[in-house]
Amino acid sequence: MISNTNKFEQLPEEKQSRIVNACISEFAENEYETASMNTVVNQAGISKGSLFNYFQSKSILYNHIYELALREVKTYLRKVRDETAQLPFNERLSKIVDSGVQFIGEHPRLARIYFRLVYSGDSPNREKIVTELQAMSEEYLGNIIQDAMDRNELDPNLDKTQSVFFLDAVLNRFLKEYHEVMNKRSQDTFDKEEWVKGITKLFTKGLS
Amino acid sequence: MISNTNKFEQLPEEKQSRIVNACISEFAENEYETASMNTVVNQAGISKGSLFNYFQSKSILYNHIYELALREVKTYLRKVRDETAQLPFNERLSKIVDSGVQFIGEHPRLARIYFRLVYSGDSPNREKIVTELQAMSEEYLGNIIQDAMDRNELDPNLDKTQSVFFLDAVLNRFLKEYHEVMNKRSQDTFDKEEWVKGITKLFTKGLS
DNA sequence: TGATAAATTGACCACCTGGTCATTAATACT
DNA sequence: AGTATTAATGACCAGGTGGTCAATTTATCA
Repeated sequence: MISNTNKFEQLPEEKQSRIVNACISEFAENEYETASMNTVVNQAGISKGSLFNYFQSKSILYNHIYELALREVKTYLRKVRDETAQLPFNERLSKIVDSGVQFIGEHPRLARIYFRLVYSGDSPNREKIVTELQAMSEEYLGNIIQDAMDRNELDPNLDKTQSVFFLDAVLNRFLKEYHEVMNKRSQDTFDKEEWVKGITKLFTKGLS
Repeated sequence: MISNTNKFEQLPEEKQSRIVNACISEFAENEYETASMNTVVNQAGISKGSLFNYFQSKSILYNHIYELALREVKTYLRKVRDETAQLPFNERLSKIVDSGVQFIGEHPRLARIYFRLVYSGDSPNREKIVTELQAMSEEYLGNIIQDAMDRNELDPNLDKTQSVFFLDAVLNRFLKEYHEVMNKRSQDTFDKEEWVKGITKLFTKGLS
């Protein structure tokens, strides 16, 4: 007897990815409450009974998808952090923004789910998830700022919590804007390099 | 014969405010799609037929409430801008943050609707509205930055669009966080003054 | 007061939701 | 091949949605 939580994992890969794909699309295009399980099953080409056999409820399914997205993001973040460990603060920041931009380009639907989640939304466990993401950001950007403080690139008396918060605010907002511009208008009205320069300048000067 | 759009305005003030109140609560507590007209009519103590007589559809009703909230915000912003016209940039910024905090304290439900709207949400006309809000912010913060540039308090070669964007990002995010903390936890874990100081420092140094 | 007009009501509609479960199809085992 | 077990199906359920409209109440005016 296969445990409930593992039923889905036992499925053939092709079927799994068909389902995951349909879920990602649906949760990217709709708020949690308005995302439709019917749409998911139709898109995935399976029956409703099956979906509820794999995942006992909508919220459990959402959680699965979210965990999946989060794992993807974390991998990305870790990679860029490690790859840039030796760079000075401004170059490092620039690379981080770049990698965010790249991630959005490669996974626009995951990005959408992420933005939906952190900025409003009534997803289940939202509070827990947001707290988790904040801790992650605190740790991630905190390390980078700490590194720069240690090298005297930033004011060693900085309030780290605040600095992380400001940096997080601008980075997130910028990426969100980029994501929306990308989805709608032609990209060429958007000089990415100029913005990256602006962001790094604001923080290298503002936190020095 | 009273025109459709004016039917509501002809109602006795007391009834109007009962209805508006119920709408504000419902749209503050729920995303547009999940906000319920049934809840509104029950809360307002009127019949469903009446509500749909005053407002032909849910989206028209939402628009009415949104316009109302926006008017309130604009009044507030204008007041603080004019009252602080003579102050140096850092003091002015500090007052603006203060006034945002005050607004949230006085109109928490309107603040909630605002945050729901700008950060995600599937409200009707969302794009139009967000563009409108952005233009408003661009004009508002743009003026304040321009004033400071004219007085040589900030770098006169600043990219104004970018600066406004960064300032807007941090201010909005800060106020959103404040709003959430205020609604949930005890306020005393939150040293507002320290944050206001941090924000003004970041921008006075970062944009100088 | 009685007739006319306007405002208010709530039962009702078609549609959609997340979720269930008896029935059917596929698979594994002897 | 025949049986037992497991997987997949989709009609069905109760409950909620935005919106409608014939019927009723209330206000207006002669």
